Amino acid sequence: MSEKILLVDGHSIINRAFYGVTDLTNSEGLHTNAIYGFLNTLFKVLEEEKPDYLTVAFDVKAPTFRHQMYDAYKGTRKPMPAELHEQVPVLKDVLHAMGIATMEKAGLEADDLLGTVAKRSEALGMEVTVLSGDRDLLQLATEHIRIRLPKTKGGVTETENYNTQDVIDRYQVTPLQIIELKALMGDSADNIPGVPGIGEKTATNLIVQYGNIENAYAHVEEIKPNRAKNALQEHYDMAVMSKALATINIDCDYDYDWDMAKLGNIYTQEAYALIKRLEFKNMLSRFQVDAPANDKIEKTFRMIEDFGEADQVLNKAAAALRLAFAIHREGDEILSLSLTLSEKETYVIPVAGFVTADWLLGRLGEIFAKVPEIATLKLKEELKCLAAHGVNVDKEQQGAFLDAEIAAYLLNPLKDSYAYEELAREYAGLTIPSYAELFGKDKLTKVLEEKTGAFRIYGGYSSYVLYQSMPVLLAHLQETGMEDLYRTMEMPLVWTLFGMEQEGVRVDAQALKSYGDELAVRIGELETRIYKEAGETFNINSPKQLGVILFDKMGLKGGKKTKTGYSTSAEVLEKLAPECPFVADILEYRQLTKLKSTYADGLTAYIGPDERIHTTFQQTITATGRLSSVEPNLQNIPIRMELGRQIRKVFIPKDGCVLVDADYSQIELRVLAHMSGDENLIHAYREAQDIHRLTASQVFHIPFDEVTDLQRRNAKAVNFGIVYGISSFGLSQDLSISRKEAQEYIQKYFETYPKIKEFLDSCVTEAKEKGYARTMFGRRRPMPELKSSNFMQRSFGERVAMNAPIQGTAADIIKIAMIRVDQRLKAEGLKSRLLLQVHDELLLEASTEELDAVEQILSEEMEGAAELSVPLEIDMKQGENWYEAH
DNA sequence: GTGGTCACG
DNA sequence: ACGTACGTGACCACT
Repeated sequence: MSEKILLVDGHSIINRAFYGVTDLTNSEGLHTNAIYGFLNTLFKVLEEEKPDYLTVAFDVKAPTFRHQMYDAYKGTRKPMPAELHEQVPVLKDVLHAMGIATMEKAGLEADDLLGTVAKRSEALGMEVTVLSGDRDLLQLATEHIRIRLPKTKGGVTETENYNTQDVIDRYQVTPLQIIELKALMGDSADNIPGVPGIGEKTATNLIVQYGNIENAYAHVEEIKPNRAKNALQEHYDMAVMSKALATINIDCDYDYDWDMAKLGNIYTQEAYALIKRLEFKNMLSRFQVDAPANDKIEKTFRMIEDFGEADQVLNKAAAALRLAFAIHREGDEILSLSLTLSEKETYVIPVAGFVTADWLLGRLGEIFAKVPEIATLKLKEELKCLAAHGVNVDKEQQGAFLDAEIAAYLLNPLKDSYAYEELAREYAGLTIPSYAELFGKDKLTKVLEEKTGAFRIYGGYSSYVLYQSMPVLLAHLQETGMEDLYRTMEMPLVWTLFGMEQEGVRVDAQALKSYGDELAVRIGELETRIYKEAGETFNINSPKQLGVILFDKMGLKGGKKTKTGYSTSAEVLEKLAPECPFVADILEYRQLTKLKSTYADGLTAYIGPDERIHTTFQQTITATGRLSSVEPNLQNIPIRMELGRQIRKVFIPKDGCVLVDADYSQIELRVLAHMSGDENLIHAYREAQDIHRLTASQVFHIPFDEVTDLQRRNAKAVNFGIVYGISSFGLSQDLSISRKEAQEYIQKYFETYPKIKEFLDSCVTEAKEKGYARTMFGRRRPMPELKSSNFMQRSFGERVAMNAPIQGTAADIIKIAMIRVDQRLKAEGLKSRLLLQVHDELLLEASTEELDAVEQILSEEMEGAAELSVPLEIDMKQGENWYEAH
């Protein structure tokens, strides 16, 4: 049987994939959709064809001869979007990693290379397949050259396949006559102008009848539809030029080497690593893992099998200069502990017959006091686990701990996972098996019992990777100027947050229940009214069903807004409510069910036996450096509406205590005043109490006392807008004014505070130049968006570049305050404790007799957290519940 | 799992 | 002409 060669039109397939696959990005911010689509198509065709040779052809950037002809005629070609452009070199890397040959040559188009190699291969007696998205290539089809054109059909990629006869069946013309057809019809995708006024039908008729353009022109007088006749007469030169453009050069000057194209095993380790980095999880299954390098490492992992051995290892650990550990658990059950003491010493100690969890963790706790550097992942979680087994770490020892997750977060806060597989790849140069690859969906408990070997590898890596990557992480932090941020802000904060989470906040379950019951009554009434008014029962919570009732059945005009149908957002409904009590009922229903499900019922589920709710603060989530709060989220407890605000009455202090709440006054604007160095705004903050009124007075040139409420409100909105990275559209939406007016406000604002404009501009410039935005304390926020060719994405990037330094610096400041408040409370031997942080606000539980001391600490440490050119001020209150205290 | 909606700073 | 304010998390419906 003759040999098979597959030739791929790289340029056209990746283009097609780019526009056909929904936008994907990996956690590094690299766009990956085109690569994904390309590889999927390639894999599918490879499986069907099983070729002996494979080459992918690309265009080079330099303009080719054929396109120069066209460019001369009609300006330049439109460039590739940046999101696609950045994917091409990565795709080539992947192909090369798979041992797949690529070809490209300056001055030659991919088409020409494909045509040339296809014809030469055919001459050698091979069966040739050309994979392309471009119908222009149909001209190459013969008995032995098959053109495959992929098309998406209901989400599945199919291909249309063409040999000579298939072309004739489909187009009524021979493959070579496809050139004539294209030259007449034109092809905008391929930049072939064609003859204006001639489409597919006319072109086909002409070529079927006359065979080619020249012959048709020779008989131009007899051409039937006058339109076609005139078009051809008038634009004959265009047709000839188009023909030259459409003709693929099948005799290029190119040295093609079939040996280089010979296809071997494409599922290589290198390709695996790349695919993993691209995060094409479902493609990984094609690759057989197990790098030889990993074997060597894994052989050093030792599963401990008896008490004596365990004891010995723990003694040795106590003498280490640095170590890494990981506790493996499922729910509350401790399964094992792994320890890495040196590159060659990794031990997995299972909680089996010979040791108990308490003993094991107790011994671990003793080791902490002796080792100067201890690497962990998710330190706060490990501390909770240790604490649950009675192990607490002394204050003096806290400085020894390093958390690899937090280090990796500082280096790139945009990732959504800092799991040890990621750290291994990124910072230890290792590709290691993921949990799913080792165990599938099995529970860890089951694995420990049934697949000890696999568990040893999993467990071993969990500390080995930390041991190996921690020095690399620290080096990167130093290089990027963030080591100080890491060691003096983020790591100490771990301990403060740990304390806050352990403390929890007391909630009056009884009061929360009655609150929920009252809501339920009112919700029931509204439900009845709504069904009655609608004339039917339906799910009010379903935006889809509600949209049908409101806009179809009742004929209200709201207009479409979302992809899936009508928008029923509060914004839309509020416009209709004054006219229509029914809509007002819906809005009230929404509000009440939100309160009941998320807060009344939602929070109840988290009240522990200690009557308290223990949230988890996440330190590695936000792009800007803020914290987030989950399970439950205690950073979004209602306050703006009175009814919702009432919920705060259920947050109460324990007996003998009060709640103290302190929040920064306009911290972000103050940060902006400082960072921009705008004398006018700095002066304003040093003098004035009411910054919005003052802004209004200065921007609108009105005496301070004559500023109207409306003017103050507008000024306030502008101040907010500035912090968000202002746009006239955003401001106009917020104030319900025209864009033009909004633009005027902004302009006047910048005239009044010129340094602010300079500062914001410099934020964008710096971010563009360096690729990241930076806070006062050196925290970075990478900005891949700024490279986008898409206007919307780039504008977004510019706003983010302005916002991130401000929001991030404010986040840094309150983190410093938290650490200092926490440390002072403890240093001064007070019982009072920090409970919650809500971005610019701290909530404490203060022992009644310590109240004065606590308030003093809060003022000093919050206001003194950073030395700015404007004062940092706080508002502070105490109360019997959170409602009173805030 | 995704999108719509809405709670907060 | 493009179509947006910045940063989060929870709940619900629906695929």
